[in-house]
Amino acid sequence: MRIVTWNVNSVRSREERLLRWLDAFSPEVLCLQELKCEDPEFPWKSVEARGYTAAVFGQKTYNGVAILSRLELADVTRGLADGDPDEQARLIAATVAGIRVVCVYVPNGSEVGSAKYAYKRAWLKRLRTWLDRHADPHAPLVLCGDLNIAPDARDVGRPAAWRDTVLYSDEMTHDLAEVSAWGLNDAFRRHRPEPGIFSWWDYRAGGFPKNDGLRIDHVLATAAVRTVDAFADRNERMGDKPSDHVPVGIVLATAAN
DNA sequence: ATGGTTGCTTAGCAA
Repeated sequence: MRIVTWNVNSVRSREERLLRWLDAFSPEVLCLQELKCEDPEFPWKSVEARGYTAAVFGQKTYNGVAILSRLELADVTRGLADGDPDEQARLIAATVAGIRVVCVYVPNGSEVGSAKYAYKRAWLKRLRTWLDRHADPHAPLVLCGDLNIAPDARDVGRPAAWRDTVLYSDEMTHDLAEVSAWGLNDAFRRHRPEPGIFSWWDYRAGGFPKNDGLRIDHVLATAAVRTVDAFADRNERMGDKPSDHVPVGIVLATAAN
């Protein structure tokens, strides 16, 4: 069984590539971020035609997350639901084959010191609180998505150039560690310890041709989740109209279907 | 190189 995360950067402009990717890989679970549309505009029919059920938390213009699965989705919850009036659609959770799957789109943060950066840091704290309140670290849980943080130098093609940005800094590594301390391991790193595996390359300034990439999309899991492999599909960054992110996933010891 | 590109929405914002 495979659980994959992919920031598609608009599910409508990426529909063709999304469907092609589903046809080629057909993972049991695919978590999407940056849908950039409301629920009615989600490509329900074409996804369902490929045997997937979708749980969608859409939003106009920005954000929007979804969980697609070939297996049954149960107990779907949307948002941090912590009483904060903030309504950004950045978290959706569902239970698949006994595993709680949490799909998140962590705020980018814009610039260090900006209001958006403060929002990012606060959102990560709220995520930890959500885990404390709504999930069990001793049960099988996978938290994946665009975390917008590269935890260490192995995750950055040009560490000196990215050091102390909103994506790569001691502060961000610390904030992510505070979330993980709830009971999450970097399931991807367990199988792929080598440096230079990236999940995102900026559209600007030839990021991909220069391989100026970062690993900011992650699959984290509790100890109860048994994994046997992990991958990042770098090929998905090539060709016509790619997202700036590629799919990143884990393979579970649990058999599929 | 404080640039560069893409998407949503239509000139400016977010990434």
